[in-house]
Formats: sequence, structure tokens, C-alpha cells
Amino acid sequence: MSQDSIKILIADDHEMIIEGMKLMLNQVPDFEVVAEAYDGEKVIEIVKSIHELDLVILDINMPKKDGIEVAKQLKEEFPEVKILIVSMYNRPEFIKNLIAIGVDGYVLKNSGKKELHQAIRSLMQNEPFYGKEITKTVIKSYQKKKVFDSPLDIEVTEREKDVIRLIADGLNSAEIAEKLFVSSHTIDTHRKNILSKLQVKNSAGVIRFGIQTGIVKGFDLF
Amino acid sequence: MSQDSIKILIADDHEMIIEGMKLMLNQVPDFEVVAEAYDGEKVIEIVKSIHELDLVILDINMPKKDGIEVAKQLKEEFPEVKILIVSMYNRPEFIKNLIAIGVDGYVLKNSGKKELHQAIRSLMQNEPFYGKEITKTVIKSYQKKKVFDSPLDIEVTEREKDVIRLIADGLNSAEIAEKLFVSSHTIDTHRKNILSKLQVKNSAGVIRFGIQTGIVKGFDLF
DNA sequence: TTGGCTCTACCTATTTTTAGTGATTTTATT
DNA sequence: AATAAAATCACTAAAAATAGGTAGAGCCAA
Repeated sequence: MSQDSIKILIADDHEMIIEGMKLMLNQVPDFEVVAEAYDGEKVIEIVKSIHELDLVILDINMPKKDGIEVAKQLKEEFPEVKILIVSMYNRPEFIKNLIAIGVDGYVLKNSGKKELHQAIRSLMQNEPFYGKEITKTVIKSYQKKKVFDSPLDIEVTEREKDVIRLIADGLNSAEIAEKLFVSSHTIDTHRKNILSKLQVKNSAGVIRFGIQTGIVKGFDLF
Repeated sequence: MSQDSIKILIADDHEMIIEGMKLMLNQVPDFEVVAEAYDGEKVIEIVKSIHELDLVILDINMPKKDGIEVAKQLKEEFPEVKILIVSMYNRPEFIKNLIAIGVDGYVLKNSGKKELHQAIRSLMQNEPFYGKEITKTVIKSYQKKKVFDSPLDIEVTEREKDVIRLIADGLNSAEIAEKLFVSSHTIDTHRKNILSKLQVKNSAGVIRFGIQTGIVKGFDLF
């Protein structure tokens, strides 16, 4: 990359965050923040214009184009530019998607200076870097979630759980019936009971409940 | 848990490994190796007979019943007994399977004394522990997958994202229309276009897509 | 300025879901 | 063996979602 200093673009829609990060980075002699962006489109624009850029620090939540889309586009057009996601989101879907896209690092916004510096050092040596919490989250996403008797201690029977899972899979009553070897009338009844138990009015509510309680798993790409 | 010392069963088909591990563990005053097993069935047998057992150290490769099977059975019948996998295998399939089964920790056989002790301490405090190499392997397994086509590059307009989010919130077309200040016919059209773009047949598919891409956020309560 | 895309809106028709009510069989528990 | 809970099946009717088509207004880029 560029001779000695590491040239960095910071993208975040909160100016305060950018300022804070700049403060952290400028303490290191060979880190050089050369540009800032407040929305996704601006990021693309800047990267296109500056050619000696080494690293882009990306937030996920940004106007116009979110960090996921920006990351994807950058990795396609400028694969040599390192991407470090700095986000407040510690959700496996985001993390897995972004890793799949090929971002080089992911740390949380509450990371300290030390972790941020460490991340940048790693990335510039072609070593991916994922913060402690991030790896923990990914690992945890494999563990079976304990199904607490959620807020209102709603009790859902095993059969109803089956139906909930299949609803979340996008099957209609006839398909679910076929899969469970029962009449579709039965599934209709289960659905009715489920809706009434969970006090929701459609399958969207059922799916939300399913995900929140861990009944429905594997809603992520892998 | 048993009063002060941590009672451990070591299972491995190589006596040398068991001896080595015993040596490592016995240096710590409150670690107590109370049993050994050379095959999977023996492990189950011992756990059934000893009731004050705190931790089982499991190898994957074992005669009669491999570590994965043993872990599964133990977690079903004795969920309170911690399981630490100590294996030479650093392959994502094994790791993911075992995490899914619910093992509490996973370290490699070439781990030092320090990591082994750390792992046991974590587990006994109900904190899962996965060795550095293990987490690295899991993370890396995502990078190999290219999902550049599929979900991520389907182009959904901003308006469509709005509709997707509201569908995920459980609103019906009339409610969405009201919220967005347009006719419900318009929402019907959006829904139609969304279903056709995403190639799904109902709102369950839409919600799944929304979550996978990050369009839909805040689906978890805790 | 033409073409393409988005957002908007309406129409018809069919399929699916939701809602209410009732009932029988299976399974688990005491 | 009796009781309770869960799972099963059925019928009707209304509400909602899905599937197909058409089409105008606004915007942007080639």
C-alpha cells in the first residue's frame, strides 16, 4: 500500500462518532484519517476519487446506502481496500452477512482504543480481525437458545412448535399438513390456537414470537 | 455443584493423553480427576454411576461411541454436567455440530496448560469457552462461502424496504397503507412486486429475507 | 427525447388465512 | 380407571393475501 502512513476513511452518520474515532486514531503516528463520509453513497464516491486509500471504517446504519451494501460494492470494485465494520449491532445476521461479503474486520462501537488499533494493525497485515464480543456472538448463535417461558409465560405445545417452525419456513396449511401427515383442518386449528395463545393476528407475529423465543432457528444464511 | 473441588472425568482412547492431562490438572488444588474412560460407552456408564461429577473432558475419536454421540446423550440426560471437548480436530463441521449439541467448551489438543485451566474455570462459572483457534476456524468458515449472488444482490427499492419492515411488524395492507399515506391498492402492488423480486410466495419468505439482509431489525427482545 | 425505473392506483379472480363452533381420539398424569 | 390436556378432524363464513393485468406521473440518464 502507500509508503508509510495508513490512509483511512471514516464513514458514520453521527459526526460525534467520527470525531471520537479521529481522536483515537490520530494518536498513532502512522494512522492518517484522510476522509470522512456521512452516508453510504458518499463513501463510494470518495473511494473512487482517492486512490491511495488503505482502509475504510464503516458503520452499518447510514443514510442512502447502508454499510452492508457499501461493503459489498467496495469489495467488488476495490477488493484491495480493507474494510473494518464498527457497529453497535451485535447480531449474528449482520455479522455473518458481512463476513460472507468479505469485510476484513468487525468490532463493536463500545470497543476501546486498544481493540480498534489492534484491528487496524491486523487488517493491514492481511489478518482478519473480529472483536471478542463478535466471535462470541457468532459462536453463541449455534447454541440452542434456551426457551424461557417468555414474558407472559406462554405455553406452546411441541406440536404447535412444529407448526410455528413450518409457518416460518413459508409453508401454507396444506403443505404443513402434508409434512406432518395430518389433515389440513388440523393445521388450521393449530394455527388458530397459536394465534390466540400468542395474541397476535397473523403469521408475521407468529414468526416474530418464534424467533424471539428460539423456537425458530436458522433464519440466517448458513 | 459439589462443595469445593471440581470433579472431572477424562475420556480419551489414548492412555498417554489421559496421563498427560491428569498431570496438567492435578497441579491445580481444586481440580480432581475422579474417573477415566477409554471409550464412549464407558463414559455414559461412569456418568450414570457417579453423581457428583462436574465436568467431562471428551475426545471426539473414541471406540464404541464417538465424542459427538456421547456429548449428545449426556446433554440430554445430564445437562448439568459440563462438557469440554479436547480434540485434535479443528474442522468447522465438528465444531459447529458440537456447539449445536450444547457442549460448553472446545479446545485443541495442542492447547497449553493455561488454556485448559482457563477453559475449565470458565465452564464452571457457566461461561462457555472456545479456544482461540476454534473461534478462528468458525469465523473463517464463513469467509469461504460466497453469497455474492443470492439474497444480498437482489435490489429492493427504499419504498419496498418500508413495506417489508411493516409486513414484518405484522401489519396488514390496509394498516401499512394508512401508515405510509397511500392507497391500500398501492401496498398490494408493492407486496406483489416484492414477492416476485424475492421469489418467495408469502410474507414468511419476505420476513426471512428482511432479517437476513438486515432490512428488518429489532426482532430480538432480549 | 426516448427509454427505463419507481411509485402510485385500480380491477378481477383465486387462494389462503383467520374466526367461530363443535366434536372425537390420543396421550399423559394422578 | 378417571381426568385433564393435547392433538385431531370438520363445517361455515369473512377477511386477507396472492396472482394477473393495466396505466399514469415523475425522475433520471443515455
